[in-house]
Amino acid sequence: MATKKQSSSREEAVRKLLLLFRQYGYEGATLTRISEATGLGRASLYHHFPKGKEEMATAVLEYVDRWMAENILNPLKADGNPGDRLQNMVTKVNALYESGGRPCILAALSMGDSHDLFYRQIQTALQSWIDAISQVLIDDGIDAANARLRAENAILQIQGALILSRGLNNTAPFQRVLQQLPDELLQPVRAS
Amino acid sequence: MATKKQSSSREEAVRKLLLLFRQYGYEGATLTRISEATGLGRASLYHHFPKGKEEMATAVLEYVDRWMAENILNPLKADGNPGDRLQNMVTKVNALYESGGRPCILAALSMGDSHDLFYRQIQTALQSWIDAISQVLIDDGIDAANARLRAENAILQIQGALILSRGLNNTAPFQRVLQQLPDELLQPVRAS
DNA sequence: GTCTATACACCGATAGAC
DNA sequence: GTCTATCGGTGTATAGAC
Repeated sequence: MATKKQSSSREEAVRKLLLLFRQYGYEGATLTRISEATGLGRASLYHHFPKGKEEMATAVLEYVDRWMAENILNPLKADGNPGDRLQNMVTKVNALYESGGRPCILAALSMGDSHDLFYRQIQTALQSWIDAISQVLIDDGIDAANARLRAENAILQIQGALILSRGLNNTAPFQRVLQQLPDELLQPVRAS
Repeated sequence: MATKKQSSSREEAVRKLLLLFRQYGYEGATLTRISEATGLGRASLYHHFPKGKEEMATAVLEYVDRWMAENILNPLKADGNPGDRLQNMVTKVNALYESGGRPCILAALSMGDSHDLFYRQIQTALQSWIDAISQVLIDDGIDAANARLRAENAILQIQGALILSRGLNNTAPFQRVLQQLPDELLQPVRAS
């Protein structure tokens, strides 16, 4: 094989880095916290991520990208009726955000200075997600323009529900949004 | 009068602090940046805000609280038909977030360690806003339970639209959400 | 691959002159 | 009320032994 198996401690570290970055943001996830959370000393961290914190965050975004593709985007593109595909997405989204109790990494890294560093990856991830949902709606017979608007609404409601649930210290809004999402996305286009 | 007129430089500083905190978050708004943005030296900042950064952020939240009450909450509670009142809110919200180009201070301070510091004020502000919208809908004949759910949806869509617009680097989603908001809030309750 | 030690910049905050 | 100077602490990152 061209690439040998990566040491598992890096994958493991990336998963813990994801938790830190989305909870504390880029600047708030200090090396001290990272070291404590991963159990790796500073030297070990720089061994796995020679370019330092920026490389850690990049690795997290790549990991999330793979996770999203495997668990959300590909299932969304798979066969099956649109309702089931959307319901599957809802289940995965619920797991990703731990029922509304954890922030979104994309939103977290959109803040402050990290916005400039990761803005491209964030934009691409959001766009891919919108496109995937949009295609499901098109498959259900909704015209492309409306499909895209509804897909944007879905992402936007998920993100907003995370903010509101965090602000109110109550995950009910997030749960409710997820529960309503499939029906709302697939409801007949009303005449204007 | 019991209280003399506050020096205007503090008010002025608070307005600039609002911009900094919502752009960079609490930890990202460093004293160096604050000093540059306000034109005040460190000593002057600590003269106006003896308890330092935390007091600066508290002052910002109090300022936002007053601004919200005057520009959004009170008009929402005023006389007039519900549609007009909501339309007025939309206009003010559009100004507050500069057409979708600026983050929400409540969302910004909900991240990282500042969440613990300001969580109460954030929760109260969100709750007041939800209650005010909810009351407008009740005045329009919508039952209390549905009114509250719709009010939460409104806030959540605004917050999510800000996130999405920032992530996509395109304020169209925010504009669209605001434009649709009054009609969506006031539409007849559909039979289940 | 992990350790200890450390370099250097910046953080929030304070002291004292004016 | 603003200035300069500085404190102790912590930030990211690196060097070199093992």
